[in-house]
Amino acid sequence: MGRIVECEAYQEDDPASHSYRGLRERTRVMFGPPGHLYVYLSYGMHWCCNVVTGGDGEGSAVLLRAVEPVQGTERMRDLRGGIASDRLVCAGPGRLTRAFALTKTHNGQDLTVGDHVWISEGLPVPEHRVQAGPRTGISAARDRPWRFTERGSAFVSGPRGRSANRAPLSH
DNA sequence: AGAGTGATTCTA
DNA sequence: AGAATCACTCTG
Repeated sequence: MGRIVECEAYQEDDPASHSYRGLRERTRVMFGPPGHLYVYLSYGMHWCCNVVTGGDGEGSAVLLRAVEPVQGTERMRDLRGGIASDRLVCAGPGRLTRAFALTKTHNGQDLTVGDHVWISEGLPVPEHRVQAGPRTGISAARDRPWRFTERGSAFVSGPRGRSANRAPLSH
């Protein structure tokens, strides 16, 4: 179990989105009802998972990019090849799927029924703790600031928790 | 900085 | 068909 500390938004009218070119076999789940997991293979090696957000027929989703481990950290470290650092266990979309043992078999999973994998409501995150910025690893639509991180979190992706994420102390 | 890896999509 | 493109990670 962990807290989601980094994510990115993708929608249909978005050149960077898998849904941009319409419904395909791969993006079938993304165009389905919200609250389901859309899992795809990245660079032939890494699984990445998204939460489908738009209504049925709408191709939008949120890519889960980093999680702060809360429970089962030991098990996650094992799944990550015995990595020592807690900070890096789930700091990246490919890393977090590996730590949670998520693969293509979880594609289409309903996250709202609490079966095997789910997302529950956490403590509220005040607006000033949410940092918006450009999305990572895309070439199109770089101007859309749709990457969201918890400001100051050490568990987000990027070198050393990403320098741009260091916390300002007030407002 | 480069390699690794394979599905998807583009180009002809 | 062949080529290019990737919502990435690890190593050196």
